[in-house]
Amino acid sequence: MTTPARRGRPGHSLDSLLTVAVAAFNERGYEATSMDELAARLGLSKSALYHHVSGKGELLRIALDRALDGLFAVTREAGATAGPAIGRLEHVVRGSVRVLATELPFVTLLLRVRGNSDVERAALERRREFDRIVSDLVAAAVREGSVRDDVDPAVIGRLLFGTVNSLTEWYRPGGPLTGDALADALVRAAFDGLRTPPPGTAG
Amino acid sequence: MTTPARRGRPGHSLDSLLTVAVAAFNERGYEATSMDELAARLGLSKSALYHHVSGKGELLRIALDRALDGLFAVTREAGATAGPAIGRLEHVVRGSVRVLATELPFVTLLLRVRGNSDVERAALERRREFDRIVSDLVAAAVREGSVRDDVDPAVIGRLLFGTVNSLTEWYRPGGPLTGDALADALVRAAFDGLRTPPPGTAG
DNA sequence: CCATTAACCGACCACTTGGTCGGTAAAGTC
DNA sequence: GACTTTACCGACCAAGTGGTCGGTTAATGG
Repeated sequence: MTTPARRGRPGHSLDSLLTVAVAAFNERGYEATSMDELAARLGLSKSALYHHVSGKGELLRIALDRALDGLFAVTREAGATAGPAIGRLEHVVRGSVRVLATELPFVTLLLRVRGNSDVERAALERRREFDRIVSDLVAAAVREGSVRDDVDPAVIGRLLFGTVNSLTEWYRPGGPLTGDALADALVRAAFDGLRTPPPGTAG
Repeated sequence: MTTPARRGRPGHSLDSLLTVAVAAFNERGYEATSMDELAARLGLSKSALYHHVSGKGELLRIALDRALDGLFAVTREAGATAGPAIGRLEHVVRGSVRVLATELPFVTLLLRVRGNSDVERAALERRREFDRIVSDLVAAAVREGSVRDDVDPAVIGRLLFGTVNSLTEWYRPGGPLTGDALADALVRAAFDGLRTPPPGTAG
């Protein structure tokens, strides 16, 4: 599984470009990050950067697709398509936290997109599709009687994934909190509430 | 209570400038919004804009302070300083939702700040101070036994206010959901969980 | 050694950016 | 009607923007 001996002069891979670019986008904001600065961070000239990539927009597009592909993959896993709706919902929540923790910079970037360009609007459209899947899952869980019906299901879905998405604001892998522990804490707090559970309640 | 007859030629008030500027910042992003575009939206020349305001940064500073002042005011209200910690926490959550609904554009802008300038860094510092107050409140509620102790209090606080802050992503006043109803739904979901409550549980 | 492939660079370009400056237009005060 | 105060404008500027172009350098394959 060593590098398969590419032709030509060796240099940066698309992946190493992406890592640096997405980090810069998240630190300074996409619009506020210039191609000159990206080049400087990579230790190469701006024109060399354009050899790898057609423009700033393409960097953004690839990064956003990476986050979105990860999230949609979760919705196609077995745990998300079979069994009671509440279980499928929990699976999607845990899976989303896992993707968020694994691909943190990419998901962070995705959640900051505002629709300023075609690339951003396409990403927003895919996000809305994901939200629709979640919303349907919550509605099914309400119908099956496992999720409270005194709050609008659409609102429940938004609060739940608002909580998940807000993790990008503070969670940093490598600290004491692993992705799994984070998912546990979130699922417990969101599904069972942050009040002290009454005695005799199973975990 | 009519306008108190100002001297000189009448024109835009600072408040009308702010409203338009913050709306533009939220739509396109602060960095991506040019002074030329602000001037166009206001029906003014760019140089006239500079008559009212010392620069783009000042517009941002005033807007961010407005959001922060509202949030800190909540933490000084009676309900946030007296009584059991769980009640004070709920008061701060409800108050934050109220401020968020009332000053939505300003709070939205605040939550997107990344620290790219002195103005932004100062706002971030005040936000951290607010987070500290919340974190202390959660810790007190855990000590008093009213909030679950099987999840790190700091994490609880972040999840809780992550949920509150995520409201800026979708809540729009003027729709069917009032600010109070929103606060009710959020408090219920966050404190008691989104699972169907067991029978015989008081609301 | 030589062709091919890929990575890279410096100089350049049209355009936009935040911000300045000297002057004008409209209101209130006396 | 003179004076002051405030609002406003067009023209301008240095610096930075995303992107282009023609050429060079370093690796592999034969």
